[in-house]
This record gives sequence, structure tokens and C-alpha cells, in this order.
Amino acid sequence: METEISTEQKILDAAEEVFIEEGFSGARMQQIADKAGINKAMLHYYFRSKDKLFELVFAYKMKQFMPRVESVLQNPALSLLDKLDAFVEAYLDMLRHNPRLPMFILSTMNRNPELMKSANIQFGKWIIQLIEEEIEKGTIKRVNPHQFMLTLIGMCIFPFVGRPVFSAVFELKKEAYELILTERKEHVQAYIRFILEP
Amino acid sequence: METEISTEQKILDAAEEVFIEEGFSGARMQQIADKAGINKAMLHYYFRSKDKLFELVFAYKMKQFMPRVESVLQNPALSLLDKLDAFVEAYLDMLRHNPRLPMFILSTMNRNPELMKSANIQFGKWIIQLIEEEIEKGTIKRVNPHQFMLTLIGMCIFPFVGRPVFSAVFELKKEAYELILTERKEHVQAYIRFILEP
DNA sequence: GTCTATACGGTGATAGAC
DNA sequence: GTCTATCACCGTATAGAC
Repeated sequence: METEISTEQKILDAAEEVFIEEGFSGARMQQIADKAGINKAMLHYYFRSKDKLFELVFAYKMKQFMPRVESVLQNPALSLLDKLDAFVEAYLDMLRHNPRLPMFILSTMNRNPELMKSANIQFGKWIIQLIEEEIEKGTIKRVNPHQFMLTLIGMCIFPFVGRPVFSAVFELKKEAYELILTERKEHVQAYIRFILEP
Repeated sequence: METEISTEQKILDAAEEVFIEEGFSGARMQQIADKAGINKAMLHYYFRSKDKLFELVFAYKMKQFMPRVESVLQNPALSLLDKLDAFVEAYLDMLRHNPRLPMFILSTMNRNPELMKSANIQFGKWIIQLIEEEIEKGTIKRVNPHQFMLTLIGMCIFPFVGRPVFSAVFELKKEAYELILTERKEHVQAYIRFILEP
């Protein structure tokens, strides 16, 4: 019943794990090779260099990191509040399945801001525009759209990147923190309504 | 008028810069030596190894990162809202002077959670207790203290760790983002009152 | 495509003169 | 304390047999 996985894919999977765990400069080609169950020389045969391999992995993870919300945002049947709810729902679910993804993206981008070109970015302008329109229509309260989005996205991401610090400062064991993550969705959605509902 | 700075201090200053910029595994002893204007051998003369040097720098930066709020929190003349306001005021000011500090601490802690022992952590319990007391007294609205603190701290830190991603997604130039950071303090304080005031 | 062997530069760390 | 020279090792990358 084992699905046959190509060597190339085995390498990519292993590289993803190691780069996310160790970062670019902390990752070792040997470690990636071991995890993929192949020889170190094969890495270069398939991907030429560590840099090339990293670029591929990063672009792939970046695509995963950026919320795919075109269909939701453009669905005229949904109110802005419903759209934001759907966004939070989907995004927090994704992050719970990829808890180390945000730190990988954020720390890589901090040392290498130009890597952003590999991502699709129209998402931001749409949301700001939507918020401003609804404010004009008077269907939501007047807020600073950028401050609001900075808080909203931070509410989703920070629990994952700040986990070690936060759970140490507040002395939260694994189970207690998991509970917080579970309840986070409702909390963020309540925040949205509390801030935006007239 | 030049103040005389000891070699030891010059090394620490240089190491701080390089470690924050590059992380532990990305940092090079040669680069630290160059920046300190001394020879590579001197690093080992003063600090034995890269690990030792990093530990010292990390412990120092961690102390800086952890809010020092004992005096404010325990001041009986201040209401909880005033205490939180003072915290946000001081903490955001500190972060604006050390914008790369949060990413350094968070990413290091993610790969090395046990490093937390070097920090003083009573802060967390006090705040949670304060919040619960005020809820009992009915002076603030009923909230989940951990969710609230997670949001509050995230509101302060995320603008710095998420800056490259956020400013790319929302196409914010340097000046626009600086403005957001400037206005962040008021925004966070307004959030506190909005959530907690009965 | 996959392996072994190896080149080659860089990196942390030390020895020893001054 | 400060320097130069050097070591031992590790890391990426390549050559070449099969």
C-alpha cells in the first residue's frame, strides 16, 4: 500500500523539514540527505546547490503561508464580517497544521526581505479597500484599516511565533497552551465583531 | 572627547550586532572581530568560544526584552488600566529603539527553548492575578486573561517581527510603516480600554 | 541515477612570539 | 594583551566509476 515517492520529492520533503527546523545557515546538506535516505551527492545532482534548494522550499512554503482568500473576498453573498470570519477560520486551521511555518517565513524575510517577490500579494490591497468601502457605507465602525489588519494578523500568527516565550512567561504547560490555541479562533472572531460591528 | 571603551566591551557590542543580524549559526567570528576592530584570536582570549560569547549576548538581550514592570505593577496608586497603559508605553518605546530585538529573541527561543532559564519570569503570574482580581471586583469586563495578554503582547511585538511581510503585503513604504509604528501606541491603548472598560 | 572518493574553501579554536 | 601563523575539522560541491 506504500505510495511510490520520487527521489526528488523525498529530498524536497526532507529539505523542508530541516530548513524549517534549523533555518538556512543552520541546515546541513548531510542532514537533509540522511533524512531523505539518500546520498549527499544526490542533492547536488537534483538541485545543484544549497541555495537553489532553499529557494524552492521557501517559495513553496511562502505560497502556503500567504492566505488564499480570493474566492472568499470576492464572494458578494458574504458580508465583510463573514469574510473575515472565514479568513480567520481557514488561516488558524492552516497554522495549527503548520505551527513552525510562520517563524520560518518571518525570520527568513527579516534577513532577506527581497525574497518576497516569490509571493503573490494582491490580497492586501483588496482587504484594505473592502474595509474602507464598508466604513463609507456605514456598515462597520470607523477604524484605521492598517492598524486593524496588523492586529488581526498578529492575533493569528503571534501565538505560534511567540509560543516558547509566552508559555515560559505565563508558565503554561503543553496542554494549557494547546487549549489556548484551540480557543483562539473564537477569541479572534469575537474581537473582529467587537471592533467592527456598529 | 572619545570615551575609552574596553576591548571586552567592544567585542560584546560587535557580537551583539552580528548575532542579532545573522543569528547564531549565521554569525561568523571573523565578522565579529572585524566589527570590533580587533583580531579573531582575541575573541577566544576573552570569551573562550562562540557558544560562551553567544550565551552572554543572549542573556543580556533577554533581560532587555523582558518588560521590567515590577514597580509599575505594584504601584497601588494606579488602576489596572493605567498600569497596562504604562506597560505599553514603555515597551513600545523600548522596541522602537531595538526593532530587531524581538525577532532575535523569538527565533532563538524557537530553536532553543531551554535558554529561557536565563530570564526572570515572575511578571506573567502577577499580571494574570491582577486581571482576575479586577474581574472579581467588577472593575473591568470579564475576559480570558491569557487570550487577552496574548493579544496585547502580540500587538506590541508583531509589528516588528512581521514588518517585512506586512509591509510587502500591504505595499507600505518605509515612511508609511514608520507612521503606523508611531500611531501603534495609541491604538493599543485604545484597544485595552475598549476591551476592559465596563 | 546512484554511489565513493575527494577537492577546496571556510570556520572555530589554539600555539607561540612579542 | 595583542598579534601572526597554523591546525583540525566541517561544509558545500564536484569527479568519476558503476
